[in-house]
Amino acid sequence: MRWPRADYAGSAVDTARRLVGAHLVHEMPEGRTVLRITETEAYGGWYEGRPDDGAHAYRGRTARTEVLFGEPGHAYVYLIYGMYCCFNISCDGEGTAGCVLLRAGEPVEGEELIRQRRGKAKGTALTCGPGRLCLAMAIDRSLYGADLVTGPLYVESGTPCEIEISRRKHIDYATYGREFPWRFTLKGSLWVSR
DNA sequence: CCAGTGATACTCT
DNA sequence: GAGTATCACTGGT
Repeated sequence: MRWPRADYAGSAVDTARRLVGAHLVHEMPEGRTVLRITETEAYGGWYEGRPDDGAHAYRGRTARTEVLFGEPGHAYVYLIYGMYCCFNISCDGEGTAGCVLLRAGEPVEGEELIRQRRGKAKGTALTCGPGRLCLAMAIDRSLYGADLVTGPLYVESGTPCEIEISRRKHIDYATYGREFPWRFTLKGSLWVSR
């Protein structure tokens, strides 16, 4: 079942936890691809009285982060290092800039199409890593702001699973945020980023 | 290990 | 408006 708006209305941490084990679906003319989400990170808000200075919205509303301040359940896609995209889902209430970064997944459907999109990629490099996940699922900046409740890109409920908690990756620049235990992975899965 | 790549958000004028 | 440091990454040595 496709997630309704209400499923994105909770905090970033809560939504990030619940997204692990759920399915990410993209329906396109060339075919349907589905990943089981294995790794997420929460961004925005506070942890133990400290603000998340690792979040893009930390310094307030800008053209890029605009979608994060709106209705939950929309795609926040941005270009990183001039070449790759990162895909986030906005959550929490309007005016609160919470989001969840999808970092990895395991192919469930459309693996042939995914392999076609990923060229020479071997093993878990097929879909693990935020940039790779976007390449595998054909997610680019044209999907910025897309509504996951009504559009061709959306989340479906998966099967219940156990979750492991760790620190977020590659945000050493954040004074407070680097410490937050806001990365969630599917317990025992090999389909996670490095 | 490290180069590639360009939008973004700053800082000055 | 112009200049520039930085980046929630990846693929090939």
